[in-house]
Amino acid sequence: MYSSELIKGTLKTILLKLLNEGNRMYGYEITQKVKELTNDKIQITEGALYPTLHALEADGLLETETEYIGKRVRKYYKLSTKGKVHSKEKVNEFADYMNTMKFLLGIETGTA
Amino acid sequence: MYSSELIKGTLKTILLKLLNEGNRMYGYEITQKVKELTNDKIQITEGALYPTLHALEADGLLETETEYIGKRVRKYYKLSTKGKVHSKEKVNEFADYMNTMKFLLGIETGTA
DNA sequence: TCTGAATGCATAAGTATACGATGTATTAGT
DNA sequence: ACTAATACATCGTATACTTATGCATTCAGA
Repeated sequence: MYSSELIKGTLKTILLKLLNEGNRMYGYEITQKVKELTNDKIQITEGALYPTLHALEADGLLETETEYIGKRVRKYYKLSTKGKVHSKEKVNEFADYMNTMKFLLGIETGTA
Repeated sequence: MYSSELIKGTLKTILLKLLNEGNRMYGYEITQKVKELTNDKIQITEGALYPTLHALEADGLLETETEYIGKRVRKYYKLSTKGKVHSKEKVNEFADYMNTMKFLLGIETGTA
């Protein structure tokens, strides 16, 4: 687990990226996927996740589809057209930022 | 310039790293150095810098030396022994975090 | 059968961190 | 004489995340 400040500001980027490749996903699924992909190093809490998803939806970047699995609600999120564009921009910005920080901190990143 | 959320959480790491290699530095010098090293992409505002420097000092990670250039005050900051250890930890954590994010976002970083 | 864990949504209060504005003062350039 | 740069600092605001809490369903184990 990373110190919590580090993750700040990257949540939106992570969400937009996941939805960009994996098509539609629901909230709980996202938390599990990130946990799995990062070997528990990044754990998205629900208190951070849902408000952020709602904000992205309010910005017109995400669209939702609600389904019922038995009696349990499941709310799928997927990127809107606008969201797809924004997703790429965010990921590119982060890539740029990483290169800047790498230089600034004199870090050699793994080639993998 | 990056969207402001991105920088959040990295300021302490940047400060600790700069002081670790460049020995003692004063506040204004730090802002200029970061601006220069990042081609204006990261600009540390004074409203963020000084409270953070004070916080690091209060945590015993930094030590200060005040000097006068003419009548103008200049307050130098340098790492304490504790700060040197912490600096390495922070930079290593960030390097780890970058590799995680690189994988998560499917980013290829520049080799430079 | 019942209890706890996992699934699945959501909000609210509290905290941390940075931004923007503002303030004071000295020095260098025009 | 005025403006920009140097150099410190604080305060109010916004943002974003954490922790805590709440509700409801489903599943596995004792």
